[in-house]
Amino acid sequence: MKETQLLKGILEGCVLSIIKEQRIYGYELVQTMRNYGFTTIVGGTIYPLLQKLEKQGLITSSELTSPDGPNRKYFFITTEGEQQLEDFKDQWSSLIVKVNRILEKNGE
Amino acid sequence: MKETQLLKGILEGCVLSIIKEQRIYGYELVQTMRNYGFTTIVGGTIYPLLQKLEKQGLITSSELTSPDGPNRKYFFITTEGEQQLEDFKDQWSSLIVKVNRILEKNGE
DNA sequence: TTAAACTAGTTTGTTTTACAAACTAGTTGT
DNA sequence: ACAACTAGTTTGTAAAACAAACTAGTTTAA
Repeated sequence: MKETQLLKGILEGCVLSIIKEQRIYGYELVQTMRNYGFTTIVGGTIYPLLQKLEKQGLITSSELTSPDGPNRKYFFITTEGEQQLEDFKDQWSSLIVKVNRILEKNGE
Repeated sequence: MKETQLLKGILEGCVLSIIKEQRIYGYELVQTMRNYGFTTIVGGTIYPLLQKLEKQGLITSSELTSPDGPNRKYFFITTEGEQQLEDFKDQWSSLIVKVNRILEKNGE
């Protein structure tokens, strides 16, 4: 991911991190993101993002039946995805430093 | 600014903060952003952003002659712009908390 | 003196993000 | 049978950020 795309693509890193940490399907991921404070996140944002990540080979999926409704598509992170996540974490840390350096001049 | 737009609009907050803290013109702002670590920022990103902010009434401008080249357009933050900057700072803090809460589950 | 390099800002077109909104379809409860 | 919930897809749109090309003034060096 290019450094500048990070400004837009923060959701991507969050999704990769959640998928790495737990076996999860799309609908549940939307609820999880909302619980983490992204209260306005909707399926129309997450599902296309999951499709993009899978196409890029950063995650894989397998469909399993649900006891409560239609089939669930579970996602799993790949080795490439884990590498991408590490890159994201580095760039996220460095973004915080840069932005805070700019903002701190103000708050004093 | 909507919470979700923050994911894209981080540059906007940085630009407002820099303009508040110093009398600056567009070309100089590009250099300043680069010095702060946004090394790939170019005029094609900053100038349209400045035009948008001025149209929204968050900054004003006045053109002054330069000793070194064409006229410079200096920018100044408005009261509305300062309010917007405070909003941005609040949302930026809360974004850091949310994203870090997601990522920290991973790093352990 | 003219051409390169630098300063300063604008404009056009493109890709990508994120979203709203509408949709299909299965299951549960009333 | 109908609403509410679960689960995922698709279409169209607005905005962000950028690349690239452009105009135009000034300075420096060949």
